[in-house]
Amino acid sequence: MVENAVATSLPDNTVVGIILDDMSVNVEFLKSSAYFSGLSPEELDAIKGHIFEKTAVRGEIVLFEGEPARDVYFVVSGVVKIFKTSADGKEQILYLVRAGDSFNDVPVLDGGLSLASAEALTYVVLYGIKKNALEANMQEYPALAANVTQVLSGRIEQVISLVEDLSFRRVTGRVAKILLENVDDTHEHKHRLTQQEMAAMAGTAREMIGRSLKLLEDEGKVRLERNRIVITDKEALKEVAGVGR
Amino acid sequence: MVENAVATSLPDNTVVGIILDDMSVNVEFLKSSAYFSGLSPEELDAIKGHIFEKTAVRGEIVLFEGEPARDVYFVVSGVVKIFKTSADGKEQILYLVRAGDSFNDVPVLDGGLSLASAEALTYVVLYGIKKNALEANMQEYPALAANVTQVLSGRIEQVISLVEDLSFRRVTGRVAKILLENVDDTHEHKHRLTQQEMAAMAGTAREMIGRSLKLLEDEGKVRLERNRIVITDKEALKEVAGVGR
DNA sequence: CGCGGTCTTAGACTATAGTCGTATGGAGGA
DNA sequence: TCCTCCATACGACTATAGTCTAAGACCGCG
Repeated sequence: MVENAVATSLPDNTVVGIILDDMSVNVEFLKSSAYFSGLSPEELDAIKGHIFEKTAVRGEIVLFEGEPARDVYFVVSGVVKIFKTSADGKEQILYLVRAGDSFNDVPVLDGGLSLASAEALTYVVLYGIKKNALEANMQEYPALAANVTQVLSGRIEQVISLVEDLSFRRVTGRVAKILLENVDDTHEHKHRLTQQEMAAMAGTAREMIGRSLKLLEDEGKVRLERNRIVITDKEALKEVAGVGR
Repeated sequence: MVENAVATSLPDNTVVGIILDDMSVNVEFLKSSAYFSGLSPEELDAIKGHIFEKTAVRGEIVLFEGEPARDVYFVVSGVVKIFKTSADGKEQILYLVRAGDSFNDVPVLDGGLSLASAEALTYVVLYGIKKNALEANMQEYPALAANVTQVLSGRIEQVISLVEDLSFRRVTGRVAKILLENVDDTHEHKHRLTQQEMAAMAGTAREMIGRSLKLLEDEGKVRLERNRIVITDKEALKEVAGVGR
């Protein structure tokens, strides 16, 4: 997929990635994403010409909070964390973005600065589309505009859910919820989170995560193995996540 | 404005309000709202036919969390609080909605249940538009769809800001921020908030608000009068709100 | 004018979360 | 292989927030 890509610089002279040959953009991926699902082949064709690819390794910052927002990104593979940083250095993860999801769309759409930073938690492959191209396509294709409305609505629900967590649940409850959402039934993490990362998701200190995990283990709800966490009593964990203790 | 209104029941046989004569819908109000600004007279004319009016007195619940979302509302005058309630009865206000703002749009647009409840904090006049009518208009008028995108983006920023408050700021900082946003320079509240309401906004207990206000008063940043709060040192208050203590 | 409800103030106590210091183990680079 | 760096673990202490109790002020209503 990368072999027939052509490196190039974009109109504004910033090299942000690689403009792909039409053939190398994965149209199946586009169709499966919330932004482009339900679009006609012609529409997809037009859009695909504006997509560029970008990759990042673990730890690489893809976007800085406060920068002008230039492109919307779609995660093709890997995991990206979207987070805010406080004046005194505390980090709050707003959401983890996985294959099919987009980020940086809000500030691009309303013409402002990026609201949060984005960092790759794994090696990631991204598709990007520039602000102008997206806006033009949205005007051209009402179906795209309708999809965007859906995506934004979903995002609001997601953030409101975070507000609920922070306001209603205690740390142990938040940790339980994080485990339920990030540890696979196959006893595999979707992506192994460090306690540091979980702390940033739960809006608490790293030590609290350790204590909460210990507590959940003592209560027989999870088992802490060398390098992963196994959920042993999902129902009990759900209860902890539900109420908040 | 009300004299020439006609009481009627809507297609689904639920009386949700009053369908207004064309003449009685305040077009100037529509033009000034984020949803309908920049629309052509013809577009406004078409939309205006779908607007109905509804009023509520202080304390009246306009929407219940969990109900199917049927209409989007616009506040013409007064203040509405949008809030979530936890299992154990704690209340978290997501935002206060004032003249020109809308609410319940997210669940209407994505076809789900209302995410939060809405209660009138004062006597309020609302304009409403039914889900079907809004959707039809959005398909018909791209300018409306574009406006909706803007509104949703703004809402996300608002909720993210709440997440920041909950995660980064301590109660006193949140209280300072609430005061800055809700006490007018003319030394008048936009709407006098009770400590209970402030507590629900800050995600804390009522007593904490009292203590925080006392602390701010002792530090000479505000003055607590019989029935209102006066900001005496705005800069100092901003500092408290900014950092978080 | 008196009554009941709501809002407010205050103090003491408890629970929860955050911070600090230190120690251990593992993974990856020199 | 050795040596860091990073993640984890754990205990002690502090800070912050939440809870409970009681009582006084204010408001609207009858």
